[in-house]
Amino acid sequence: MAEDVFKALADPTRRRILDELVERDGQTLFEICARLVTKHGLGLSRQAISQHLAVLESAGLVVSRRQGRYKFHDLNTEPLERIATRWLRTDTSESAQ
Amino acid sequence: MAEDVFKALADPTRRRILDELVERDGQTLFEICARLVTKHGLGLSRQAISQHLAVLESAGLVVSRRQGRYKFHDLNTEPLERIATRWLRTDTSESAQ
DNA sequence: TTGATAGGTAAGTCGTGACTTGCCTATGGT
DNA sequence: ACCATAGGCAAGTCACGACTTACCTATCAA
Repeated sequence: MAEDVFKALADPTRRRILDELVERDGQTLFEICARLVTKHGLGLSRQAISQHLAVLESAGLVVSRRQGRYKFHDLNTEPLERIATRWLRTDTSESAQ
Repeated sequence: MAEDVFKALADPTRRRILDELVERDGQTLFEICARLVTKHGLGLSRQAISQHLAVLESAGLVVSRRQGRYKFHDLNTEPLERIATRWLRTDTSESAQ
């Protein structure tokens, strides 16, 4: 659902996760955890990140593929390309005022 | 602050308000209240809308100008033009900002 | 000045979302 | 087989955000 994208983007930790996936696609849960700790100083539990990934996935911003005991997460920017243009009046005027 | 834009967009009522301002700029608080009731069936108190407008304004999505006892609200799409392109890899695709 | 209109301030309720702790399942290496 | 790794499930805590009720301020018209 497109409306879930806004809710998914509302949390700063989830935005960091998207930042991580932009930088390197196909990371596992543990990789994302490690990167958030080392690069952003975020001391979150594995389950917290897992729940964030579930939110991102249900919003369509992340797609996951399972391989053995690994689950790789890939970014899907498709929903993003629609949300911000919702209020941009590209036909009539140039976003002025 | 740019990070507040995401939080401002997280609430569906605030998105409706932005929809209203896209359709007709420069509405007062009471006009927005009336429109949300009649067009969207949203039965919210005036204060609720007022608080939503305050959030939108602090996020830079709405600017207000006072004229006598009226306060007109205008949409400002400038913050929107940046947020969604954050995760769009502009090097591979064009995705104009 | 009085009263109606437009808006602001403040406190309080209530649900939801973020996070944790604890335990369980599954895959792979040795 | 074992055990460590990768991940899932569920309940519980806690804070914040959305909304309400109640009251106060300001502007304009008669």
